[in-house]
Amino acid sequence: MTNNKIINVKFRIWFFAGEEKLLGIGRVELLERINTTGSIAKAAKEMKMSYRQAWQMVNEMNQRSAFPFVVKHLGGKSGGGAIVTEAGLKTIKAFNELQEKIEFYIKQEASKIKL
Amino acid sequence: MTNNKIINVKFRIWFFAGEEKLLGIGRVELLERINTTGSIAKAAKEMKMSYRQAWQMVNEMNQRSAFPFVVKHLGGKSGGGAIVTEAGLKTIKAFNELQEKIEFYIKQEASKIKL
DNA sequence: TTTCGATATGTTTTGTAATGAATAGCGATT
DNA sequence: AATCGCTATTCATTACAAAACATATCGAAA
Repeated sequence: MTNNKIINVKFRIWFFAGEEKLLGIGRVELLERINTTGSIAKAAKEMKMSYRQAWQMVNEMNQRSAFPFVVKHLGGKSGGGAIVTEAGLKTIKAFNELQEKIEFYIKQEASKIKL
Repeated sequence: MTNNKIINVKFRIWFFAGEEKLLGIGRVELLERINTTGSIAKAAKEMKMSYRQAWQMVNEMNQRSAFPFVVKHLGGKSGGGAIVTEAGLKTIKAFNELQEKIEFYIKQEASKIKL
């Protein structure tokens, strides 16, 4: 009565500021795209989400974090844009590094499982 | 410009059978309660979910796993019930053990993060 | 001072997931 | 063969989240 089917383990992590959810993989990707495109609107379009939703995510992160992750710069011929702050960049870097470590760790441990 | 706010890391894991989600913490708890109460109906009531939903979860797990996690036993004065199989017990044990290990690992790694 | 695209925000619509109610079938025990 | 409550399943309803739409505001650059 031994189950020989391979069990695949998946996981997700989230960063919390106290008890408030700060970000997960989705918001990290959003920040990364804001960083490369220079605007919330373009990042949202790339991810096929509404600007409204993207903006709400950014706003929530900014309010919950001790330092904002994204700041706007309005005006100019291009109409303006948004840039990811140093605090934002550090956070997504820490998130990605931790996630990679955990992925590696889980792969090790999961391979030991015998059902 | 250093963020001294403490970042709290939370996580969840899931077991997959191939690409199909098998179970997460919620279904593990459901299985544990089925195991102690001897019925899906009682387990559902304890968790304040509808019998319908609980049954659907059990059914999905049974179909996706190589071996069913729960088997029914109808009839008797008590009307019948359900029991968790050996395969089910082994799976929830493996899940809980892996989860504990990861929790410990993340605590270690998260404490190193400086933002 | 006009223009531009981006930010910022409210309102409405839609889609889908969760819930609730209702009921048929089961079968060991008595 | 009557009983019990638990499994199994359908259908209607509700609730909530996501999407769609609409629009006001901003301000550097031309």
